[in-house]
Amino acid sequence: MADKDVKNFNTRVYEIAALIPRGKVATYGQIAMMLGYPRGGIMVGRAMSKAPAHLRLPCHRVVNRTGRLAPPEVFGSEDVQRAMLEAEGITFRPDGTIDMARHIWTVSGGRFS
DNA sequence: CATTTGACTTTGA
DNA sequence: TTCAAAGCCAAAT
Repeated sequence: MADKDVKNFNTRVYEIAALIPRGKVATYGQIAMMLGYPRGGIMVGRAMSKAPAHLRLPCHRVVNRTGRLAPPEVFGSEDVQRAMLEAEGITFRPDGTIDMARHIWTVSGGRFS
């Protein structure tokens, strides 16, 4: 039942994304690693693109490793997502990327749940 | 059914 | 330092 496995994968991605604390950000690769895909960060992004809007996933808190945000069309415009993150306490660098070293989501206790 | 592509990451030159 | 290529797995064409 590969179909169900995929659904499970997506569900876990949504679950983890929803667990990201306010004022913190996580990387696709980080989430992928939790699920057992050390280089499958793109899978997480793909799962996000399929994510139902009614889940209200904080996808604006999920960024790539360089601190760059998701494509503008996802939120409507670049400034929008940046404003949301700033409103949560995220600080940005002069080049418009997130200060990862400061806001990267670190798991406490070695377990995220 | 084969090929391409993607909200990524890492490594090598 | 920046740039290019390979690896990841699934969905779309």
